[in-house]
Amino acid sequence: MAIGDWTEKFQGTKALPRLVRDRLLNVAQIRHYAKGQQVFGPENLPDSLLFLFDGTIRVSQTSDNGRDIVLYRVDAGESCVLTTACMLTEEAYNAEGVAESDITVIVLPKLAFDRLVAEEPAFRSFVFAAYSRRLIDLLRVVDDVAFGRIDVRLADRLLTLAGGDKEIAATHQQIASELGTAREVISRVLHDFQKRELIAQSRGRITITNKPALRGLADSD
Amino acid sequence: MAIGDWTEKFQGTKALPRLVRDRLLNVAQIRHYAKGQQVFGPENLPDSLLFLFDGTIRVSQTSDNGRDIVLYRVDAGESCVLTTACMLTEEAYNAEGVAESDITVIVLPKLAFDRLVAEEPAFRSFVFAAYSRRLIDLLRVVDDVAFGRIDVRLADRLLTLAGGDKEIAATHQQIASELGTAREVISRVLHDFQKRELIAQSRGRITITNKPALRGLADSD
DNA sequence: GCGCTTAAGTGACAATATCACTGAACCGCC
DNA sequence: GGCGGTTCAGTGATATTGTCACTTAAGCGC
Repeated sequence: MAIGDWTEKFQGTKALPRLVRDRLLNVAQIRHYAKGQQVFGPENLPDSLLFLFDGTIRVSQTSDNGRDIVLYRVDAGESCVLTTACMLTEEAYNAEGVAESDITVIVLPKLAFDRLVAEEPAFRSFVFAAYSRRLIDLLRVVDDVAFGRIDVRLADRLLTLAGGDKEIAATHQQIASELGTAREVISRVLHDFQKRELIAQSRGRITITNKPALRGLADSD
Repeated sequence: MAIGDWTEKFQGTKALPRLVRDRLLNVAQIRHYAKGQQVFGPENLPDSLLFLFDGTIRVSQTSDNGRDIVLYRVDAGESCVLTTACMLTEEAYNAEGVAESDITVIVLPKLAFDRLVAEEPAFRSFVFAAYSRRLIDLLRVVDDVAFGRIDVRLADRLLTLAGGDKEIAATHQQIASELGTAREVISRVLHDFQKRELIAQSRGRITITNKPALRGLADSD
């Protein structure tokens, strides 16, 4: 993908102005990851900062007994501030980022990052906004996990995963890992959804048959 | 409290150098809150940045049905970055900060904040470290709530609340609000702890009688 | 000592998690 | 096509946690 295309990617409300983008390009490298590859993790601490150019990264946390929960996703045009946090604190944590599709990232060495932050107000704002966004994302996760009902959370997640479509290609285990619960729980709730004719199921595939009702359930709490 | 004392407060690994502190003092105001007062919240969005000089702030989140959970505490010498996040994003969230003791805060207007961040590398590092620290704190909360057992979390929290002491002055409801659960749950688990002779209870007061065993339980997961 | 208020205890039940399985669908191979 | 292995999904039993509707007890002011 051509470097000139970056312009489009970082457009929008939280975008970087052209000048800053151009400076970024001068000092940054491009790196590719294949779908499923780990971008960072407890055993794989980054020494640079990542900006996602193309694709999405799924950031999740794994518990001691092997269960997962998705914290948030990094989309094209966003930065992955957890890598920054990782560099600044010595504390251990067990979050990891996995490429959810083939991705292209801009790798910015720490020194270059420091200089850009110091010299470019727009870049600084971008970074602060990214941090803030993730903090808010995590507040939402805490709220969901601590206080949310699993059927509501599942309905919400199904709609998100489906996007504009009606079909979702995912196993029960994968969805359980999204929500930080066990497969059996997801199986039972999906079975219930099926009985209520909100969805249809086949192996590894879920079809939303009554999107308005599902949305009503997702918004009901 | 004299301004000269700030020097001590902001010492330590994450401290601000004297020069930066002095600049901070030139543009900042001092404000006091009494114990129990709300420092910020959904209805009380700050237009400035807060640095805590003295006391502690408890930052918690409230669910739609009234249950609370403590996200983290801001101690003297730290900054409250959630207020920053609040200013930078329009998204609504339901976190609030309450003075846990009488507190003294340094209030830094946004413009002054921007200038300090731009001009003082040490201040910039301080702010980034604060953000990172909170992100890590929230990861821990997510992990606890999603995967932790309530007895383990309670044991851990009792030890934290006790500090070096053996006595805790707190109602079951207050502890439940720390952990994001219901009072009845805390009552039952504490009753169990009592039967196992880890603690003794009276109204509004818990005494740790077997700290090593309690710590063993807290670390057991 | 008498009410009032708040803290804590309790039983019944609902929701979610865990464990140990069974059955069903897909895949590659002969 | 049929067979065997692998992954995915279903299910019952049981444990943990959350919810509801109370009761009981402790402190406090008068």
